[in-house]
Amino acid sequence: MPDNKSLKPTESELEILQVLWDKGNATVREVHENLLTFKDVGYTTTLKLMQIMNEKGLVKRNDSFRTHIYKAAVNKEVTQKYMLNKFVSNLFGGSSSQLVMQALGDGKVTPEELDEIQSMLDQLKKKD
Amino acid sequence: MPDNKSLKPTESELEILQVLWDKGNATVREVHENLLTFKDVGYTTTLKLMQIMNEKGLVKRNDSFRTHIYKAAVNKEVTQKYMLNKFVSNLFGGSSSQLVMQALGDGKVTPEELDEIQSMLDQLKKKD
DNA sequence: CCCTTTATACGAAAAAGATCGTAAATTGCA
DNA sequence: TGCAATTTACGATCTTTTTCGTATAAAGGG
Repeated sequence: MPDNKSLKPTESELEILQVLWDKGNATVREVHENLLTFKDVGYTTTLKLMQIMNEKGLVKRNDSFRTHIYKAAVNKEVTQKYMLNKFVSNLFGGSSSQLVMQALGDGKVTPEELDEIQSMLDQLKKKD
Repeated sequence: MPDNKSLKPTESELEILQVLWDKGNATVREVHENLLTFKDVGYTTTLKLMQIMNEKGLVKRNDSFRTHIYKAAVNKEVTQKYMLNKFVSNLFGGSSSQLVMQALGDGKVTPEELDEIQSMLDQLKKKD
């Protein structure tokens, strides 16, 4: 179980984590190229951020080679859950269902996804 | 429609907005008392924050009287939706359904709320 | 072998947020 | 009336986050 104290990524750190969760392993350059697709930022900024994240224990790196290889040190689902809890209490007074209702209302959910959610719902209903 | 630029409350500002959304109108002291129930903070800090929020247009105030009366200037649902979008793209790669699945999985949703969500789901399914 | 390219390290400063102390004004009650 | 309490205004500081410049080292092609 990762240290819970280290588990509060900032917004920029989250952007990097997303890339790492997606790629598994990546160099600073790879991460940086990815960030460039949606934001404007310097290479050394990305580098510094990843170094800090390494100190914090948010990522791990292999520095046996000149070009270091990074990967996420925090679990994606665990982090999402943690941040989600924070978000729900920050914006929805702690009510998950309020959030779900809002999220569903955004019109961006496909029929397939609706089915998936339905399955989840069915399962939850059984439990009572 | 409120200015979209002003629509990015910080965490502390969000705490204050929640109180205002709940109460409708409130003085600095009322908001502050409320904050004190879950965090430790000085009166002038709350005051300052609310003054800043006023400048940003996040709240409106009536200063005809010595004790100013504040109310939210941004709509609750609009703000939630805006922040939710940001959050979903920050943490769930833009997939609302992923977020919904996670949120449902937290085990904090009551049977009544499940029904409510079910209704919403039924409605969405019709639309296809 | 040298020069260009590509890395990392690191310090420092800019930017954004949060916190508080103090002053000044108003109010109301003793 | 005058004092204590309450309020707003405002500047200053502190902390956290983000950003980048510069130095230095390794690689590798010509």
